[in-house]
Amino acid sequence: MTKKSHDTVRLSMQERIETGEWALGALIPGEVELAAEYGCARTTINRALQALANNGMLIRKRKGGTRVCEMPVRQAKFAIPIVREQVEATGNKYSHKVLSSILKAPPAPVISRLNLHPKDKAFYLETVHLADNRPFAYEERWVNLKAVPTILTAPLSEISANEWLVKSVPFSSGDVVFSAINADQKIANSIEATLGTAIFVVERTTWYKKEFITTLKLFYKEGFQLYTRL
Amino acid sequence: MTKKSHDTVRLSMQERIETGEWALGALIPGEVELAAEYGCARTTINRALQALANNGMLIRKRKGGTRVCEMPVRQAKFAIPIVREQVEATGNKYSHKVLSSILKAPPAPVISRLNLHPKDKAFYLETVHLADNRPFAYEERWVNLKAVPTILTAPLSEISANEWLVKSVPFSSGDVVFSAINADQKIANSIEATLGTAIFVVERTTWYKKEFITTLKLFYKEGFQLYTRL
DNA sequence: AAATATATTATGTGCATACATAATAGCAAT
DNA sequence: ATTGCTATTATGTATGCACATAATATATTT
Repeated sequence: MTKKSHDTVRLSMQERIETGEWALGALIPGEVELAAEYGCARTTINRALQALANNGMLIRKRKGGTRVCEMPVRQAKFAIPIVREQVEATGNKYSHKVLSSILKAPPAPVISRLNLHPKDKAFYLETVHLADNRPFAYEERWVNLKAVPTILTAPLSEISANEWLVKSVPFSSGDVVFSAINADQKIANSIEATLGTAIFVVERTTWYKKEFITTLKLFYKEGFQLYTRL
Repeated sequence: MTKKSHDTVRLSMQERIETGEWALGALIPGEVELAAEYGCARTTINRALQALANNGMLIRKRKGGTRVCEMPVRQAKFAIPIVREQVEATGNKYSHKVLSSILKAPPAPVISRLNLHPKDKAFYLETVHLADNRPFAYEERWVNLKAVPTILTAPLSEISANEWLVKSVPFSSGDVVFSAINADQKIANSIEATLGTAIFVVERTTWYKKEFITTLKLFYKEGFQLYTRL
């Protein structure tokens, strides 16, 4: 009992929420009261309550007190998919092959997504990711050279553009869109799928401090599943 | 300077990581040293560092000190999709229609997923979610009656099973799988799609304290996209 | 009654202090 | 060299205290 009291308190409170002792939307006792009940300092209670509030289980207001969140929004966290790890997680050997890499003017949607001027060129890469030498995913990527000019000299046949960028611009932010499309001829060829097969698609755009780095589409081989836990 | 110092400190440190002043994998100064540098108490530094560690940017070890995470895993958070909110977010009016609801013995995969005995029956629901009276998603759901017997008396034509369950078993946990399939005849009919169209699928299983509540598959109308931010 | 000022209250934050704990480094004994 | 003890060190946790801040309730004024 002499250890990790804030943890114990937090878990206890979480249970009180989950069991409904503290009902949805209900006002729970104040910090001082809880401190007395649990026999610890208000600081400790505060820490536990803030953690639960971060978690979305509680909503806290000055003076108004703390209440259980009315519309509980469970949020899932998942790691941004790095293809090599996805492959290795299945126990297969990862490799990749660069199909093409050229400098050219991107189409309009990419220009706007990377915030480029209409005449700017960008670096375009087509890559196939392989699991035990069989196609796993096909990637189309645009890189903003103004942000990462050094990628032109990167050894992209050894290290994938994805990983090279992660190491060069480590803590960028971005957005991700998941969707499903029917394979067109190009995709079908790249991952050895039948024309029209349902393909899981991930589009990702990343930037670093308002400067856009890269945007890409990943087309996964049929049967691919993305797993997450809440 | 008299306000939210832990916040300021945290943001400052985050910047030092992002700009590479504290490089990937590098050991950063100890708490006392940082406290001296920032001119605040060690407690405040500790709070900021712990927040960044929670975020996955730092890795902390007793004695070993704190270092920048070598393999930065950006993690996305997203709210577990509640169909009604997805529809309303697009500015459309939500409604739903229950196609069928019966008590019957589930197929083997569902039995194992819901941890049922082979002869147990479960509650099976087919629902279509509508946006402005046009199909938006088709849902197949199994509910474990041992866990939530009262669902049999719930007014499921007014409130969707999803929302009813969220309110009854508010803080359950679960897992989610995303994938893509080609529409079969049943799905195609339900959401007015063409046979073979690529369909975005979400499978979700939720439980509460080791007891399984429900498992469901959601088939979204073609063109659906799930958006997330890192 | 409506508008304004004031007191009250619950949470938010920062600090100094004390002790706990895990992991390492260094030393000693075999 | 290997093993095992011990000291050191950086982080982890808990507490008491003081003051800040936001939101509400109450009293006061017009």
